[in-house]
Amino acid sequence: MPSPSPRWRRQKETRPADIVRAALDVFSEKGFAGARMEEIAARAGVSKGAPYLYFPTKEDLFAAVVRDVVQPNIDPMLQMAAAHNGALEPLFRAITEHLGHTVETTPLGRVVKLVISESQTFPEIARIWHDNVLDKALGTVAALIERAQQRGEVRPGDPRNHALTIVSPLLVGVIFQETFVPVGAKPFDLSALIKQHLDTVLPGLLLEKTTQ
Amino acid sequence: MPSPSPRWRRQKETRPADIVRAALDVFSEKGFAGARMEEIAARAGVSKGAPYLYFPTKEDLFAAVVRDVVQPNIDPMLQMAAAHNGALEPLFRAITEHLGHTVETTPLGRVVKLVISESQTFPEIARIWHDNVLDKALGTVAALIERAQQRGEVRPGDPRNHALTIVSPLLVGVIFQETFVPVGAKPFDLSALIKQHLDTVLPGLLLEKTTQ
Amino acid sequence: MPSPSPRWRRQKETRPADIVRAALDVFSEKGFAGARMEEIAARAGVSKGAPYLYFPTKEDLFAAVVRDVVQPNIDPMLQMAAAHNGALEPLFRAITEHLGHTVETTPLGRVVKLVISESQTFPEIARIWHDNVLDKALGTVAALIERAQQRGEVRPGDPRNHALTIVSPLLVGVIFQETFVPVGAKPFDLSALIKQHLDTVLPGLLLEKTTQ
Amino acid sequence: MPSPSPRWRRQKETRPADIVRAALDVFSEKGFAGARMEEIAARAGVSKGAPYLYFPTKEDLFAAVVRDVVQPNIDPMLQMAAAHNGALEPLFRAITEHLGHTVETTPLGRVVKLVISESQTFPEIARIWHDNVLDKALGTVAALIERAQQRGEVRPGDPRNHALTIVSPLLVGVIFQETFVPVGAKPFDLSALIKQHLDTVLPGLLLEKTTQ
DNA sequence: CATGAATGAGTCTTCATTCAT
DNA sequence: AATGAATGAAGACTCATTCAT
Repeated sequence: MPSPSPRWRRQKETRPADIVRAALDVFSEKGFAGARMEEIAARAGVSKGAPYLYFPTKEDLFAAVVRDVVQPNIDPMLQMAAAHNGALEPLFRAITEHLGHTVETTPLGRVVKLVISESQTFPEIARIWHDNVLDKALGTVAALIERAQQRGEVRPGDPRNHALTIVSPLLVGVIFQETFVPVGAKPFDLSALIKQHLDTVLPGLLLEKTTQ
Repeated sequence: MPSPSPRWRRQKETRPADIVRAALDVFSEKGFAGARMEEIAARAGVSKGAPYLYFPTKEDLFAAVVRDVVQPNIDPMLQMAAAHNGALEPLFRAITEHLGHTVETTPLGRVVKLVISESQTFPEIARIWHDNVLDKALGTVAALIERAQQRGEVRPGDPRNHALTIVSPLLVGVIFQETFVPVGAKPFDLSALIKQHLDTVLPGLLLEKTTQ
Repeated sequence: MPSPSPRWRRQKETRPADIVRAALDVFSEKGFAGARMEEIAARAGVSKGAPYLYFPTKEDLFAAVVRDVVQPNIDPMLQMAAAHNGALEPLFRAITEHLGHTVETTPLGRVVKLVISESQTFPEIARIWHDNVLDKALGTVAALIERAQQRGEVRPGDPRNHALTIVSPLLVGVIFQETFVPVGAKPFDLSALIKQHLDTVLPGLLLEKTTQ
Repeated sequence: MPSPSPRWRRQKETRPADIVRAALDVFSEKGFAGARMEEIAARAGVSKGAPYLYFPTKEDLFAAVVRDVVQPNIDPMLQMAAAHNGALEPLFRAITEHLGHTVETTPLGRVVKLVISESQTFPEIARIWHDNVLDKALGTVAALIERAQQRGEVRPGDPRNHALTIVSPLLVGVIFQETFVPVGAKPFDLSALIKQHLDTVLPGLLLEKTTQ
């Protein structure tokens, strides 16, 4: 018999990722408790035991699903924002538009929904998301705002609250999308929502000459 | 096979409410799948079988939990809003403040979280919430905005998007509260958040003499 | 308040019988395990607890159902047969026809079916039926046959076997009726079956001049 | 939550048969409702969950028990009978003797009893038995008799009734065996019963030179 | 006496996880 | 390494029976 073909080797190497992808699908559709490991395995095209070669427990697999979506999608944005120095308006527009785009083209939205849904069952995951995503994001934006306030470019007021003022409609849109659109709700056009929201809100948030 | 030591008082009147209350607690803490009927019964101070005297299945009990919080908390607000005719600003402030207060003094927030969390598992409940709560609420606010737009009192733009601009921070605050505060997040002061948000946003949303 | 009306007193006095009747119906339809005490009570038009005023347990009620049909239907027949002295043929015809008639006009057939069905679960009832009904009946007929054999009126052979030769089609007809007719089987005409069977069998069983 | 001490050998081939065998035993002893899946599993030497690998529900397992005994035991006999062309007497003797032997050496008798016992609970099984076993068997024998009647070899009369005349004692014997012998009844010698019965009955049933 | 709310033991069934092959 | 048969803990739900009213 010949040695394993490259094709087969390739499959072997992508297995964990295949499993994570399948797991995201099933977790999204059924929730953590409703997802059956056997179905995840089947959707990934592997045997029932295979997931356990890479993930000790169902919880670990869930954690991997949640973790794997953060690094590539969230971290770059945070770094971009943290490094920002110029005017706020274009940054806010860039960030929210990028976020909206990411939500529409990656599983980020489904994972956000998953994290919210299963936070009771997995406080650890809620904590990780809070520490690595939300708190960081809120903190970054709040810090930007605070600096701008000191420069007199942003309205006074709690910077964290201001941060929510900016990003909340996007978050609500995402949650609405994932929660109610599947049962027949009329979807929001996220891009249009973001644009209209910022057009409405930024004039009241940014003071005078701030609008570059 | 009979039981050896039953001891109970007849309480047909209050039992169902007791059970629903206990169920809300346990569902909130553990999620639907993680909640054990026996624990719900125990917390309600009744026997394992008692909940089944009033609710045929765990799902029905869950539905009752979700339903029981809507009628008294949501419907009055919607009616108030629908009947409104005068200036928008005081109405928006009244509604959001009332909502914020309701969230802080009733289980509404936990139920919202529950509905979002379990929407995959119970599309029926998601649908009911959408039809009876969200769509109605969004529709009511959007209708108010539309009328005001025709009177030239509100900025042009999609009324549903404007509605999200107004209420999103409150929703996000609630979800944040229920999802991340239990794992250590710094809570938002909902009242302050709402006030600051409206102070920031309303000037850009409302035209003419309404502004400020 | 007046004293209980006669009508109400009458009801009270027939209650146990009402309950037994309802129990027979439900046991017949659902089997012992499938019969719910609450349904029996409901069909008898009494409260859920009422049957327990007359029958300590479900088993006791079942025993009462089975017992109550024997006395009036079986015993007289056995006594008649035991007291018989004349020619066998008319007796056999009389007994089987009477049995057939009883099966068609009383719950006897359903009880027979019930006893057979639940004999595993209630060996005690199987024993009672065996001792008080079957063994007595078989013994009585076998004794008649044996005496007739000694007079040279009946073919040689084991009298118990001869007894089965005579009554089996009736029993099989009853069981068939209760078991398979409800699922669509073509019913037997028990009277015709009995007559044809005896016409066929008796000439071979009874010797020469026996045929009165 | 995992199991701490599993210890098993792979036996996919024989497992289902083992389980069906154990199930037949337990169903026979306790009836359908009284049989516990765990006991069936234990008797088959497998874990509590193993039966569900092969049979989705207790009912399906019951159906398998009933089904598995028909094919090998009943169908060959029916085909033999249907193909028959010669004299009736040897065929009837062969069939009944073969049936008697089958009942004594296979679980057929217990299954017949089971089908009768549980027919209320499982009308579907009663129907299957009726359609595939009883109606076929009765039909086959009745058809044989009818043809013989046209040749003047069998007494006039409804052929189905005649069929009962022939096989009833065997059926009653089987039911008696399964129902009352366990509680102390004196068993019948089925072979002797059949022989004596046919010796008594056939002369009256068959005409012409067949008669003794 | 009669009622029916309440009890709780008992059982089917699911599914994450293990490990012989 | 990979497979999938096997395990067994866990939980929803039923219903005979009790007894406060």
